[in-house]
Amino acid sequence: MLIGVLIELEAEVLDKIFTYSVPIHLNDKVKLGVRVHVPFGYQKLEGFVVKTNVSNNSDYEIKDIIDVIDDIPIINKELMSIGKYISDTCLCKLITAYQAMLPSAYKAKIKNEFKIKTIKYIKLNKDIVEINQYIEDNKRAKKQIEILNCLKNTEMIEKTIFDNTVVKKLVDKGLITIIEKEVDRFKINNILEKKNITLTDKQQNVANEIINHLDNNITYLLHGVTGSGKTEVYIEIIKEVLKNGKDALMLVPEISLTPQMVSRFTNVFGDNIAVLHSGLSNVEKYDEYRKIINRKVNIVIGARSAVFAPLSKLGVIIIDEEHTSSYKQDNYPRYHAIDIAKFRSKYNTCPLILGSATPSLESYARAKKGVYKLLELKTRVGMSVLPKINIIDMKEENKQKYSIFSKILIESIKDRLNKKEQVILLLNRRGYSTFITCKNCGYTHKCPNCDISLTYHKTNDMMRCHYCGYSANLLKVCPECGSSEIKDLGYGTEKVEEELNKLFYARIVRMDVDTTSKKGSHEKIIKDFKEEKYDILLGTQMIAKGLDFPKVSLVGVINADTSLNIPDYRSSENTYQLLSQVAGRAGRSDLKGEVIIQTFNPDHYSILLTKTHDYELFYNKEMPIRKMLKYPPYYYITIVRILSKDYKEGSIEATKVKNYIKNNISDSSIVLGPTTAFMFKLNNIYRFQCIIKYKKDDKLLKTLKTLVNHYKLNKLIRIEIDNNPNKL
DNA sequence: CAATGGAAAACC
DNA sequence: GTTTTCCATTGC
Repeated sequence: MLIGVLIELEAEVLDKIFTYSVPIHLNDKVKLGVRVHVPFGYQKLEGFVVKTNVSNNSDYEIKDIIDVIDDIPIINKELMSIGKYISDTCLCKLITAYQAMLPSAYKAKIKNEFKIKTIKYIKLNKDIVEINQYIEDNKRAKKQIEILNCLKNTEMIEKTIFDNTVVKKLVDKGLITIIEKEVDRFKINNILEKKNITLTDKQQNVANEIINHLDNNITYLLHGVTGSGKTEVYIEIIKEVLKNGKDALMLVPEISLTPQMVSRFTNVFGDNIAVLHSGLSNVEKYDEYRKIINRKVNIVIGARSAVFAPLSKLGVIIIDEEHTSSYKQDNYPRYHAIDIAKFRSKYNTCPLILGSATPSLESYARAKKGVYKLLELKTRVGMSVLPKINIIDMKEENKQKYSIFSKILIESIKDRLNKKEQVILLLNRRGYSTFITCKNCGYTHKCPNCDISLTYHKTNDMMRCHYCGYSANLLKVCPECGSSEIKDLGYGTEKVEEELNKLFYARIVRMDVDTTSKKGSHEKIIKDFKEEKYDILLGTQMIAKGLDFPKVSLVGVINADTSLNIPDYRSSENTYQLLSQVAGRAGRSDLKGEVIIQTFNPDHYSILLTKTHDYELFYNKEMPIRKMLKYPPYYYITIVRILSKDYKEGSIEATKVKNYIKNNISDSSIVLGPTTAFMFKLNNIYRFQCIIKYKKDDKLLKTLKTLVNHYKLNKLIRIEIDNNPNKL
């Protein structure tokens, strides 16, 4: 038999299917989607079988495959078509798409060292009579008798707790046998008490609406205010899906993939769950993924890449906090999990549920147009009400005396500390100070690779680049003018933590990328805060979503302007979403919640409108602006980036690219640029970009394909396509 | 006219 | 990705 194999190498010229023959003894093992070893030139490579029974119409010599790696296909039929879809829409190589869909253990690569972890147990091999006889006959063998007596009472015992030589002797005599059992490396630790949940009428109505149409590929937008109990609705629907003998896929944003959500699920579904997210090590992911392939579980909870989980009878897909930008992959291939979910929803004819308190404008607009079905939960569950929001004008506040904290925030924190209630503080900026500048000449210390100002981190007394990781010593003298009057401006979580410690006698924990890089540290902080080992949780946006701490009655936003000042059409939306989300952490139980937002733009609608907790008001305010400026949801956006190490070359080619696109797309589409990208120089590569705005353009994809093909072999220029970018 | 080296092509 | 092939340049 001849088969088509997709080879693991990344080179552009290898983006095609190679034909191999299968020796007779491997015939039974070769299936679509398994990995095989093949000779390629002078090397041995791994590849995926993507075609079987290929006909021979070539003039080259066809080689035999060396062997077959997997028993069960790694890429099933559905994943195969998803891969094609990604490669077509994101304009990447097919092999790149497949590799991006799989966990490290199942990628095709030369070094694969993933093994199943087992524990060895011993158990009796003879009946009790014979064992007793042996004990009678060998009274002097005390150690052996001890083991046998232990085993008389139980089924099996872990082998390692006994002396190996004694065990071996018993095995040799045929009295006991060794059994190997597979174990999971990843253990869900349940941090929640088991509670029986009953849905409110409103929740039940929403759930029923979906449950009644489980064999349709409808996309729902579940718009529910924070604390309205969306998770319970999800659980109710999944219960029903499982009853029908189908599987459920649940996506959560990376940051809120806290033990909390998983715990809530395990309380209902036990260990019928596989968990996939970046917090797991590669071997842990391997174990979890194998549970899915081997059909040991029916539910998968995970972050973005879990959207590819090969559940065989998909019955529902849920994407929680659907507006979260992390659902879009920010490196190649730049797929969006929602697009993949839609594809799978169609493929499996099952519903897709997008849930959020603050939907993306795109999703909400689609819901309004009837493309999605809109479902709403407008009130919180139980006794809790939405928190009161105070907006503090820091311009006024700073007229008297400069301080990071407003008077009212300080007083409120003191008040909660006295009442033994908890406080969450948000500052969307890590590090100590934002940048360092020379008072004399205005020089700022920037990253030599990325042209972005370095952030001072006091913990290790270094200046760090948040994009490439470059670090440098803190400047003592200005390299431009020699002045030693160097000032640090702006503040990040580190500095705020320091200030908090000066102001309050409280137990404070900081949560940002710097304190959560170690495995499990993220979970530990959340667990400890929940158990009230701390009074104040200070963090970046990773604390804003999904967390549920009943004792938190005050949420403070230290500087609401950080996300507003980013030059992007979505900055208002992002600000509104972030503020609403973090505000939603307050007063989730019977404690009344209060939110204090400090800002220099107290009149900006994205801040002002959070007060009402009415998303619709924000939507109505923002939409006309988007319409006027021809931004999504009125227009789609695709960015074409032109990357080059050489500034001049990049700039010349960028203009050529722009003209080519302009001449080859529909007249109603708009091409802007070329301009320099948001981060103009990143890792020593200059970045130019053209922005394409379009409503519907049949020529666009083909034009972009030709463009990408044209530069494929160009070593100086790289082209990057980003559909519906997160950032402009 | 061989030796060298770097880019381009082939790899099933 | 690695290896081979190709071709222009250089040295004698």
